[in-house]
Amino acid sequence: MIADQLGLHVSTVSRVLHAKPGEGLRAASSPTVERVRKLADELGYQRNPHAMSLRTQRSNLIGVLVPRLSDVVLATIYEGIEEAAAAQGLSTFVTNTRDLPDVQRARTEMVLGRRVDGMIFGDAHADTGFLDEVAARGVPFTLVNRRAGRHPAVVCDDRLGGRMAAEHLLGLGHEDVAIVAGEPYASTGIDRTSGFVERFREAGLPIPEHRIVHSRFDARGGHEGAERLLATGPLPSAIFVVNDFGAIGTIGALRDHGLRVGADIAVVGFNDTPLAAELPVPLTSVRSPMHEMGRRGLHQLVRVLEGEQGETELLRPELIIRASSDPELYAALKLKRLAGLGILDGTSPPPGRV
Amino acid sequence: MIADQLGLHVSTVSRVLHAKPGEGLRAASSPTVERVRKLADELGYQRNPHAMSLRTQRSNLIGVLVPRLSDVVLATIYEGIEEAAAAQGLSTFVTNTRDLPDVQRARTEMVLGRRVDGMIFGDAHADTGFLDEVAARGVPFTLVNRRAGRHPAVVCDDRLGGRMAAEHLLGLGHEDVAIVAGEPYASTGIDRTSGFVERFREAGLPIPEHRIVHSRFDARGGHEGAERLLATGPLPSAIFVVNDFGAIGTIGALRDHGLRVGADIAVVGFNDTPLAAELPVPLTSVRSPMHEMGRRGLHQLVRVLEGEQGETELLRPELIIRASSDPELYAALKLKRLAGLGILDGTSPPPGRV
DNA sequence: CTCCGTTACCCAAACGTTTGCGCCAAACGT
DNA sequence: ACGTTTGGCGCAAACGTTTGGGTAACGGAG
Repeated sequence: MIADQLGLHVSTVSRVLHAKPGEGLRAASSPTVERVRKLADELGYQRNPHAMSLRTQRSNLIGVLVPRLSDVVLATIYEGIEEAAAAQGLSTFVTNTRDLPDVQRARTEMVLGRRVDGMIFGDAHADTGFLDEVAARGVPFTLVNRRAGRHPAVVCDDRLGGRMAAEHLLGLGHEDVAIVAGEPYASTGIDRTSGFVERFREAGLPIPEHRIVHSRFDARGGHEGAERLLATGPLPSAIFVVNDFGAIGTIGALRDHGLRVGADIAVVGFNDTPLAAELPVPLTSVRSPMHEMGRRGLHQLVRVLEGEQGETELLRPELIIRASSDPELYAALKLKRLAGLGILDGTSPPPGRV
Repeated sequence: MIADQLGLHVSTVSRVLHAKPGEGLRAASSPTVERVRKLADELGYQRNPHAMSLRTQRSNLIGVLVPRLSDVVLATIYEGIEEAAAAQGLSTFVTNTRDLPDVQRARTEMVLGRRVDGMIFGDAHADTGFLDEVAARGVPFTLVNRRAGRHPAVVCDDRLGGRMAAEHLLGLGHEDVAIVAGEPYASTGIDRTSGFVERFREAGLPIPEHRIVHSRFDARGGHEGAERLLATGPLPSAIFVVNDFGAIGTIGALRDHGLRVGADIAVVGFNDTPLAAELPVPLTSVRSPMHEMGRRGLHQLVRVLEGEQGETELLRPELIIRASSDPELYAALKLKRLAGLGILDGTSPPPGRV
């Protein structure tokens, strides 16, 4: 079409328009190149990706599987993936699997049916059967968020994160602690828990089995997990919840039991999602570089696509201490509240109408 | 390939494999059909979507633009879209625009370059210039989440939702209220605010300009919005925040000022995201059917693609009353806390160590 | 026996690229 | 002046489908 108008052959035009810098040498004479370029953007020409994919057997498409996009952690990781992909001229399909093996299988087939060049799994299960199959089929992929087996992955150093949380609580003198450990098939929960447990064991304070409960990763799950914890045995002095949403649910459960987070019991979450800081009692949380994880995950995949060997990356977590676990910060919060009520400075309280 | 092995022509095989129920009559004899089907799934044959798209000029691809996927509202809407799309054999590209007009433009071109069949915008701005252009180019699309101009959209009845919030607060005797109204270009914030304002005006209590502040939709934005509100004039007795995340930020700001939500001041949010119920003081919120909105948005688009005229749908919101605005529920919460502390039943308080 | 309708296929073009090969002419070396 | 290189481009096949238009064989009706 654009070739006809210029009396050139389509192959010439193709070379002019799509030759990569390095190999454009034998393309065409500079006047021709100019003419082609000019007409191309006059006509608003856009290469047809289907024709290209058909011919080259490369789609520049990446399939991404996550448990749930409505989990802000996965959504943020995906944002990182998508951003990096766009920068590389790649497009991404993302889809929810709800952590259900059947759905994982079905969606993987679906995505592969779309002829993606590679995949990124954010929903790996510790049981690696499925991923081994995928790998055996020669599908290039990397993992993010959760690791599994020896497959290349970009994850937070969850074990270290767990240790940091433990270190913090140990420093505050906690001896009887409990864990809401998330789903038993997720390396995130597993590693965070084991790091935490490990550190306490090293301190001579092994954490008994019944102090560890599993639960879903959403707020509801954290709520239920905490309920089970509260139903058995005496109240622990602190609870480590392996993700912030779970922590929020846990806080809800504690509230239902009339417990004040930060005063009656300490809570530490994981991920440092944007909400953590805004909670009525700000939540101590281990920050994981979610966005960065997505970006690196994609880059890792690109490398794998280029034939390199993927290798697992551990990203460094960071402990953010807030009032939910820190007595001093909690006291400061209290003080502010009293000030707000005018109790400390003698002014009258604001007109509470509720 | 599969044709060769059977000594059939590729066109015959194509007809056998891909004929839709209604038009499969002239396909082939039943023994042939059997043979083809059998070999097809022995070989794990999958139709090449690129070849198909190239030939038919239809990609079965939908492009979706949202402000941010890490906003749980948009993520949930997208989940609805994706679910419905998958059920229809469609795939979706989703991408963040961060509500930046330049990015919206760039990403739209990008998505269109992928030859999608249609688009869904979750990030429409009230200024319809851009969407008008897209429509003029003949791109089929629908809006979700936010409406704009006369373009077909599937949204929550936000005005009604605002009225519900107002009704609720009026019923509780609030007379001096304020609004954190979100971004000024988003119909969600605009409509929710105007419904709320309208209802108060009808009650003879017009809300003055300075009681309405705009802000970003994330927690940080809600925090800042509330700060500005608190900086000017006397404390209102209630604050309506047009989205839950903003409400959480607002609650954070109130906390910083030593105010107790539910006691010193009432807060009402919007969307009823899963966190609302789990907050230390559960948040009253107007529930919007986010998932359903996504599903319907996709169906609407499918109809548009089939040549029908799209028409805007308003989904019904529902008010969920919780302790952040309801004195009785708040009192009950208080009571529970006291019980938990053992003050009411004479048992000793749990061992608070923090 | 002819004619027609039906059944069960095949044929070939087309969708828009990419890419190895080859051709022509001009430039270059000797 | 005569090979040889090389720059500039055309040729054509191929990627895997879809689809309108055949055609051959067959059966039955007249």
